[in-house]
Amino acid sequence: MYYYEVAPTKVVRATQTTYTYHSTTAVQLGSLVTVSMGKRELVGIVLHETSRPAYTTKPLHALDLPPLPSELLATAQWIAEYYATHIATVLQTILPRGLTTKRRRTPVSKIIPSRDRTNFLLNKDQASAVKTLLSMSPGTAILHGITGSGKTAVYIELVRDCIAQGKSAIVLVPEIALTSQLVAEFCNHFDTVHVTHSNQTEAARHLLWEDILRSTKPLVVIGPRSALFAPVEKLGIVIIDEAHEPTYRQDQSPKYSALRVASILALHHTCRVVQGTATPLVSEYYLATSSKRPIVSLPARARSQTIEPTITTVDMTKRQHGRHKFLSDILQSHISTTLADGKQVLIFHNRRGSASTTLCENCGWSALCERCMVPFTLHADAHKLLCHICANSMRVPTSCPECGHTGIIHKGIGTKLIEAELRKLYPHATIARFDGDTTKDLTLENNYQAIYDGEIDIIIGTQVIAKGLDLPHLRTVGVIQADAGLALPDYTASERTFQLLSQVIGRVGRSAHQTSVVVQTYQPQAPAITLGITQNFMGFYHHTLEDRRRSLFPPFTFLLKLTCVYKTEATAIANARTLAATLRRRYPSLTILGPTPAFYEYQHQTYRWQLILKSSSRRTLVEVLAHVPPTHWQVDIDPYSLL
DNA sequence: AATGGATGTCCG
DNA sequence: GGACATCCATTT
Repeated sequence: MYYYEVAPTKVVRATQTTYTYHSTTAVQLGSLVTVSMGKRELVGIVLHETSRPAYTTKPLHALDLPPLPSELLATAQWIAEYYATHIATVLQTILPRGLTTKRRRTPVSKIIPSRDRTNFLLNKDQASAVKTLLSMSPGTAILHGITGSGKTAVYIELVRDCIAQGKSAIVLVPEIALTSQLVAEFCNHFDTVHVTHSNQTEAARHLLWEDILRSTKPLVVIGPRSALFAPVEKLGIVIIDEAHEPTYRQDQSPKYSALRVASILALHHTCRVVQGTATPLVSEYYLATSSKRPIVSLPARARSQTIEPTITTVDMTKRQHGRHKFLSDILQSHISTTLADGKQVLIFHNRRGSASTTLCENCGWSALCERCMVPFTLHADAHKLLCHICANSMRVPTSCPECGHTGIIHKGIGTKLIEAELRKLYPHATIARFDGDTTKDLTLENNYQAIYDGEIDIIIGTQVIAKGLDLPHLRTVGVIQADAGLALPDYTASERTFQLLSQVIGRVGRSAHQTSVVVQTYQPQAPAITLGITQNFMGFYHHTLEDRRRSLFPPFTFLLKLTCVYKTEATAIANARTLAATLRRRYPSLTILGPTPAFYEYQHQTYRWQLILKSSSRRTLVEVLAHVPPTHWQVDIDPYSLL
């Protein structure tokens, strides 16, 4: 008789992770099994062999699948420990759901949009980047390539080498929907490309996972952060495209950073990780520098005859930008010229952080969502005010509910308002807007071809449009309010602003056409803006590093965010204070900030107060977690954002 | 007596 | 985390 420690995929006891089962035949470690737990049947993973315990055991039943790669299993155990999460929660994210259900195999017809770029030659920079990356020892490297420097070509060469050695490659992308170009190029070069994405059905996901697990050939797996957990047998490289994107951090349990996990997975597989980005994360860059990891740059645009865009900064505070409240004369003239030439305009607005309040000119009453205590956002086309936290809505008041005055003004700008104004100014232009509010058939991916072909004259959008789009007809980029995100009370606000600005500027200057960027801002002197406009990453890096050193934020400290959630504000405060006092007594050397109200102080009918802990020892922060009550508290170690 | 909500216990 | 028992209060 054989005895095994099995980790179920459901949390059975908070304090215990494995249970002993027996089998009459030997089972490989990492095998997926079903076991009976009380009255339930659970899926589990065989972790170790063990000796016969004192109590009687139940039998395990192995599923008809190859065992999980040991490197993946080791990574799962590392996540559980590093992020102080139950292993069952980790297994739930790395395994497909419904493992025991039989799936019907529906034939999928792969339609891949073809781009006329089947053959390319690497330029000097690209070739030397490939050479450096191929000669480096296993571990993580940063590929710092400015937008349009041809990082994809470098990725393809690296993957080609990896496949030639009989190993698989995992390519992480921030959002699969926006990377059809990257997927298409990989499909052109490799015949074993598997793509995972979030709107796959549970069955499709399961089948794909099983195909990968059973495959003995080297594969290319492309997908979002969860693609890291593709059960490939031999892993040769992990490529993380646009590695600065916040989507590489999962904000639900298990909270993890795909960048960290990738380096651990690579450590177990003794392979390389390449983080490709134009704007590396300050913390990652610092880490690479201090641990002497390679940083490879692609300093020039890949296509030879490109013209740099002309960039104009418009100071919106000086009242010299013209009569319109958010479309300056300069931007309007650029739009007119571009439209007259039959070319495209892209208008970017970072809505997050740009306070949009509806208020009374007379008494100062403002429209707040009573459930969430945040200002409503104006949706002028639907004559509604919408709360962006709880989706609560109300009609736009024509007069002030408090004093009856009719002077209701709408401060702050939404993309819908921008769209309405542009339609008024340019009635003959085809305008399309893409943001979080757009419905399924209006998403970027479904309209990509029309945008690419230049059928749309003016594209308006939020963050989504700043990312890797390659638009040949684009001539003018307008940024409505570049400083919009700077007001957020977060240590990464400036970094995000810098990244967005660099990226949106990178949409133009990709060809031999004259292009222009108009950046409107109320803070033309802010470093994130001036350095973003000049795409001066090194300048921004050194500036930010000094800021972080002075104010003690990552990479100079570890952070732990503890959020106390209660139905009433008084209990939330009281409990937050109690824990703060306990921790201050127990850990006098820790920096404990707060309690303070969380950024979203009132959300889902609960009050939130938070504590921020700083320590140079991450282990101390993990130890602290043991003192946090299991209920009413949300924990986030290494939070990327303090919001 | 029946229903339902809250709380406690156990799980290999 | 969830299946189930047990306790206790309220309804009919």
